[in-house]
Amino acid sequence: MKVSREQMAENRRRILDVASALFKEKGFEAVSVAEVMKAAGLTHGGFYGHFRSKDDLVAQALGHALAADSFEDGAFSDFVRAYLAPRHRDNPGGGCPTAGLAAAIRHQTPAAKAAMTEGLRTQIERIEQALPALPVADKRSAAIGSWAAMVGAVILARAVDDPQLSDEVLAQTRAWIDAAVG
Amino acid sequence: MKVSREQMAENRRRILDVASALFKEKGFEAVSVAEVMKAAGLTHGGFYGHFRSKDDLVAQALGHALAADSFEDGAFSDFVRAYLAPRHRDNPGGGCPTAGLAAAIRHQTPAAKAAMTEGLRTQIERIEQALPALPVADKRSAAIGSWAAMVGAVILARAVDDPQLSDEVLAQTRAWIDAAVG
DNA sequence: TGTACATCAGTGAACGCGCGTTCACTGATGTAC
DNA sequence: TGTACATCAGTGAACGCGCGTTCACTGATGTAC
Repeated sequence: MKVSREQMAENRRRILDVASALFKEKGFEAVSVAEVMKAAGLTHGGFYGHFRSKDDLVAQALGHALAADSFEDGAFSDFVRAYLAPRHRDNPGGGCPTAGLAAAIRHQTPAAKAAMTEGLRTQIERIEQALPALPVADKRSAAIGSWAAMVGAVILARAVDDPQLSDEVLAQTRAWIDAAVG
Repeated sequence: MKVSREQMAENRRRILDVASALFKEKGFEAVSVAEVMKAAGLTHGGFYGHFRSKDDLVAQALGHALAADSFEDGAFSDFVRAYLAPRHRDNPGGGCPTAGLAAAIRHQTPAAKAAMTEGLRTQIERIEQALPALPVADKRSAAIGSWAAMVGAVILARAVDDPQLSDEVLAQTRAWIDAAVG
């Protein structure tokens, strides 16, 4: 049955929310359209009233997740601590979309790649601004290098079945970034 | 028809070789058993004479790729240069299995995770040994931190559709590592 | 060394299943009067 | 403001397809004598 315009807009928002979390949690291919719609409290047939295809959902959910992934303006070292924490590693669905999905973007549509590109650009700028006073040239290098290390560390920490090694990857990467950025 | 024992062993090796490259190139889920067997010059029915399941192939191909991924003993800075080169970014199938597959391991079997864990441990040790004289405590941190940055940078560089930004991610991560490791 | 035959690696048709997608239908919405 | 009706968001059965896996069969291998 038809629903109100506001209800429809809210449904769409909820689809994007649950899709983002499910994609981050299980990967793009392991999540079915029916699963997303069920998690949003709807049936699968209505999906195509909101999106042109699953690929369309993937691209929009990625943009949605990257836009929502705000980096609250605090000290850079606090951000690094929270990002490289076991709590973040153990909660991919609620965590950083870059750590959860960047590697899978390679196999997605151009629209998804464009969303990721935009998200990366924004994130690098945010880190540059959050960095303590550094020479301008070093700032860009520090922002990109430390972001690559954070993303890589969380991906590696999640790929490993030994909790001790996993914890060490997070802790040592944090030590390495702290030493470099001061 | 039956083939000789050596032929069978060679077939198995070829399956693992082509599977590793295809998985790194396209991802575990996007490569079918039939595609692997065809690339190895065989038909799909024979697959189950070599492996118990596709998951079994995934785990064994990952171990095969990580074992083959030797880090020829040279200067660490040469390794970083080659790893963070556009040539490596643009050739996932022939490149580092960690950069290509680490993020996907999260969704694989325990056997695959075990192979990745072993591969990561080995790689960290290799880098520790290749690092210029550093205090022992700093060595481990530098090995883990720089490896996380290298893996993260290649993943990000491959996820982005702007060649200029992609090149910059590689170059600035290299500059950042060189500055830290000296 | 030569022969007969059991073994078994590889073949290719067939299976069952889950997926993305379509579509005829339902009934609440929201507009025209 | 109240009523009649066209619109259209959501439903759920059905589709076609590709996949992982199975299996009866083939014919070269390699062993027993």
